[in-house]
Formats: sequence, structure tokens, C-alpha cells
Amino acid sequence: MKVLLPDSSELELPDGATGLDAARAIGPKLAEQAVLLRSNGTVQDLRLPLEDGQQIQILTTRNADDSDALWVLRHSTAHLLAEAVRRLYPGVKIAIGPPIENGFYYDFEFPEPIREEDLPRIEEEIQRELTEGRSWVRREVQAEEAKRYFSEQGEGYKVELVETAEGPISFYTQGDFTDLCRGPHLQDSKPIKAVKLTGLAGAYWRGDERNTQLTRIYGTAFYSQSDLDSYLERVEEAKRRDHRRLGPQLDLFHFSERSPASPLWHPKGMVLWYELEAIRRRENARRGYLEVKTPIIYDAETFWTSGHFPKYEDLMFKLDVRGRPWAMKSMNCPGHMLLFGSRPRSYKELPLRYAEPTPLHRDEIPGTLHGLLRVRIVTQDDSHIFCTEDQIQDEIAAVVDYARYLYGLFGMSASAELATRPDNKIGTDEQWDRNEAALEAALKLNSIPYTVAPGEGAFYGPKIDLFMDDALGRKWQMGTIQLDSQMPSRFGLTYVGQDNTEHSLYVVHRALYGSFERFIGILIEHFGGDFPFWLAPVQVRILPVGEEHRAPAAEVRDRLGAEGFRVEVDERDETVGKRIRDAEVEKIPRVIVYGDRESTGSLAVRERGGKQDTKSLQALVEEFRALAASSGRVAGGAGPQPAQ
RNA sequence: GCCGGAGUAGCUCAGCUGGUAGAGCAAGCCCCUUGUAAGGGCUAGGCCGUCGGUUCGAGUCCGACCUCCGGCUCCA
Repeated sequence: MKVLLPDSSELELPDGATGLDAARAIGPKLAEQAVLLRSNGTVQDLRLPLEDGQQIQILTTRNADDSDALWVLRHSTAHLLAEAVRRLYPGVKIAIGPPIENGFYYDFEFPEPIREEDLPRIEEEIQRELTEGRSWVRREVQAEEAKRYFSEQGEGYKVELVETAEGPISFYTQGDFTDLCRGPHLQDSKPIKAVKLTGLAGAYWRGDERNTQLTRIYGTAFYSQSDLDSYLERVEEAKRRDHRRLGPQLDLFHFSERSPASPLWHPKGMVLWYELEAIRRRENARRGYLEVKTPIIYDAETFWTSGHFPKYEDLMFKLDVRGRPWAMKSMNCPGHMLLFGSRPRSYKELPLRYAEPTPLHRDEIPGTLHGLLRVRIVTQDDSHIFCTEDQIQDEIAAVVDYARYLYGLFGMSASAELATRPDNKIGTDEQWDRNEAALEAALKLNSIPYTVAPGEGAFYGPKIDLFMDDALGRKWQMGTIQLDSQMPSRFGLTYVGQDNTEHSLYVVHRALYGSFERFIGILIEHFGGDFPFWLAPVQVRILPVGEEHRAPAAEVRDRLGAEGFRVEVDERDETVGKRIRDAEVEKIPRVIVYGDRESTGSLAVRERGGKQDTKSLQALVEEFRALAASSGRVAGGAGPQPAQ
């Protein structure tokens, strides 16, 4: 038989030859360094037989940066971890141990709880295995044999995995340790040059909190020590972008134990907030949204009607005032439903787009809180679009376009997920077919790449969720676009059609920033605190060199301030060097040093980072105007400005 | 909520096997009068997260709680 190599040459091999055989046929060195076989984008164990005409690429230890090559390395390292733990902790039960982004983990049920201090000991044991050397042997077995083997070993979790396994079952054995595993794996442990156990955590068996909580050990591995070192360095660098660190440091916000998980916004943080708010209002006006404001507190009855209480009562702030039960809203929908229902509605009013950025309160459970990214006060850039079934498609498409435009202003983009019907759905399959198709069409129309999350939709309708990463690569949901016919009917809302009869309504729930809190958190990490000129809370700082320069410096400040720029003068009794440094640390985009030389009319301007230039005040104003316009302040060519 | 870790000055952190709390930066005052990333001096600043326990004595040991961090679960 023949296989195709990456350089499109053909390799003749005997029938039944494996990837390893192919590597040997090319060269002994290649065979020795081979770690994985890749074929048309999928990976395959080197020990498996090839097919006639198959396209193959052999990855070696030299592909140390290749994500598939790292994946197999880490997967094999996870097995070494399991072997080490089994040896050190008799009676431990093993669950699963996959590679993940940047590393791997393995889940165990320990007879006695272990602590972080135990990790070095386990790491040493892995090192010992590496020194001794391990090689992996693959073997396909029958389900019955696999079950028998793991029963004898007392590995109940593995038995359960065999019972629910699909396709052929394979064992990988290294030393005296055999694991149930689909593979692929390394030939042997020689390529594993750097291993580090990075953490300990609880994790539920099969991700279900009703199940036993297992102990998860996280680790990572690389083809070289220097790769591990630079990875750890990158992690440190990412931590420096953490908004929880930068926020207080840049004087944007802080948290208080007196109101856990609710930020206290400082003046500089509010500059960011109102920049976002200005964009929101400008774009809403341009796109036909109507601003409304509805109460924050409603009687409990409202949330029984809306359906929030049955599901979320425990996560809502409730009050008992004058003997009547109340709750603080955790969503804007009830208020908007009441507003819509305040009088009969005609088809001529639809689509009707209500928008409201008021804060919502949710008593999020403690373990889930995370800086600005998971808070108890959530200010959504919320909107509810009331429309007919015929209008759904256009409305969704417009919202998706809006999202793409909005994120683009910040140089950010989101990944999209289409969440489809869950098990507890209400409504007919035909409805769901149509609605899911409408969302999907809107994504395609806007050329937004997306993945489908089957069964993840809300019970009342499918949704598009938009995600962004934080500095450490964790995914956070930003925007959401949800289609719903239940909420209007719960509130008895209808519209009168052309035929003079009542019809049921659809509503699109949508938030695009998601919440101001979370969006600003991501924004801080996205820029690492180095905000572009138009967003920077302080755009220009002027440093008078001597006392006699304070007055003219203040004049420059007033001139720039009158132009709408955020300018301040630093006339502290410190050296210029010190004040420059402070401006750098505070990440202020422009610094003007004002001394004797500036009295002639030209100004010395320093960009954040150190670049210096000299120009007239007028030239400076023009430059700043251009900088401010380079983004959200002005629509940036995205259409007309709203009427004032 | 669950597993693991941590809370000492405004910030970053020292503080050994229990003996009564320390540095740098920031702050205030003074000197210097400043030219592109830290000029100098002095001063003040602490219910050592909270409550309880052990002890002659607790920042240090034990327990509970609160908050934060890494995960899991959840996320209308």
C-alpha cells in the first residue's frame, strides 16, 4: 500500500504497516523522535495501522510547539501522574486524566484528603519514573475483559467508563500501570523533559455536583525546560494584566468587604463607564432602540409571573417591607413586559426595542465570584425587542451586526456559541426548528464563526452567546441574544394584527457588552491597563518644570480641557524625572513637560513609552482630535450620527 | 455551595520552635527648585480579617465565621 507524505511524495509500505513503520521506512532518526501521527487534521497513535492512500504527517520531538504534539506529551504525562499517585497512595481510585489547554489533569479519589504540600512529593515520583524511563504499550481489549480487569483493581470509575464507552476499548500500559485510554500516546517517556504540577482542586465525577467530589491534580509538561520556563513567565505576565490588580492600582475601582462582590467605582473608572455608556446610547439611537427606565424592586408576585422565582429565588435579594414580600430585579424583562403591556399594541408599533442600562442584583454564590467578571451587581446594556415571528430573522441579524460593530470599536472580537434546545424545552419542535434556524442564519449572514452547544439553550428558546477570554485565557460570556416567546405570554402580552385579531409576540432578550462591570474588566485585561487615548481616564498630564511654569501650564490645561480632553497638571514638588515616572506607571498616554523652552509656543510631548516630539498647541489639538476619533468617540465610518 | 490555598501599615511583603511588630513604596512636614522612568531628611501610620478557645503569655497553636485567590458546579 501507499501513503502520502506532507511533501506530496508517496511512500510504499507493506499492508498493515503502522505509523511507526512508516517513520522507520523514512529514517531511523525520525522513528526514534516520532511522537504522533497526524492525518488530515486528526491525530492517530503511531502504533495503529495505516490505510492505503492515507495522508500522513509524523510529528517528532522537534515539533515542540505544535499543539497536537504537546497534547500527546501531556496526555502521556497525565498517565505518569496516575502511576505515581497509585504508588504513593495505596487505595486511591483513579478517574480520568485528559490533556487540556496548557497542561493536563488527573482526577483521583484519595482515601485521605491530600494537600498542596503533597504535590512536590508526587512530582518527585514522576521525575523518578522519567529517570527510570517508561514506554507505552497499546492493546485493544473486549469490554468484558476491561471490566473484569478494573473490577479486580478496584477501579470503579474505570468500570463505569468502560460501561459507557463507545467504539473499541484500548489499554495503555507503562511499567506496571495500565489505564483505560483511547490514546494516542508517546512511544516512551524520553521526550518528556519538563513536568510541573500546578495545582489541586475539587472536581465532581463526570462534572455533576450530585456525584462524588474527586481531587483533581493539575500539571503541565513540555518538550524542554526552557519551554516550561517561558510558559511560567507568560503566566506571570498575564497576571500583571489582571484587572483585579490593575483596577485598584490605576484608581478605577475597588471592592469592600462591606458589600462583597459589588465594585465601588472611582472617578477614573467612571470615565471608562461613561465612554461605554456614550457608545451604547449613540448606537442605540442610531439603531432604533428606545431608552426606558423601570423599577429595581417589584413585589414577589412579579417574579412568580415571570418565572424567575421558581428557578432563581435562592439567588435573588428578597425584602420584606410592611408585611409584603418583594425582590430586587435580577433581570429587566419583567419591567419591560409591564411597560409593553401598559396599553394595547398594534402591529404597526413592531418591532419595538426597549433599552435600559439599570443595575440588576443577583446573590451569586460565593465560590463563583471573580473580580468584575462575576459580581452581585450587574449593569447590563439590556434590551428587549418585541416583534412578530416574521421579524425575528431581521432583528437577530441586526443584533449580531451590532455586536460585531461594538466589539470592533475596542479591537476585540468574540467567539460565538449557538445554544440549541435543552431537554426541558417548552414549545413545539417546529417552533424550535424555525427559531434555531433564524439564529444560525443571522450568524452566517454576518460571517461570524460559531460552535453549536447542543442542549444549552434556555428552556424558552435558543440563544447566541458571545464569549471573550480574560488575560489567563478563561472564557467569559459577554453578549447574549435570546429568542423567547414564553415571557410575553406569561404576562399576557399580545399585539393586534392587520386582521384585527390578537397575536402572540416574540421577544429577543439581548445584551452586548453583557454587563458594564464584566466588559470593563475584560477591557482592562485586553489593554493591560494601557488604554487607547480616547478611553484613557486621564489623557494628558502636564508637568511644569519650575514654579514659574505653573500658571502657563494651567493655561495649556484649560485650552486642552476646553477642547474636551481629559487633562491635568502635576505640580507636585517632585523632580521632572519622578513625575514622568509616575505618569508612566499610571499609564497616561501623553505627557507635556512645560518649562522655559515651551514659552516660545512649541510644546514638548512625550508618548507613553518614551517617544518624544515637539509641536505647537494647535498641532497638538489636531493630533488629539484624531486620536479621540480613532475609535468609539466618533462612529468611525459606521454610519450617521444620531440627532442631538 | 464543594475541594485546596491565603488574610500583618494605604500597597508589596518580612516576622524561626509562642515572649508583646519590621522594611520598601505611598502619605504628611521640611530642605532642594527640578528638563523626559524614583533628589534628600524627618514624622506619623497596626483590634496582625472577626469571634471564641488553649496558655503566665497568642501575629504565631486550636475551632468557628467573614473575605479573597486557584479550580469544580452554577450563570435567568
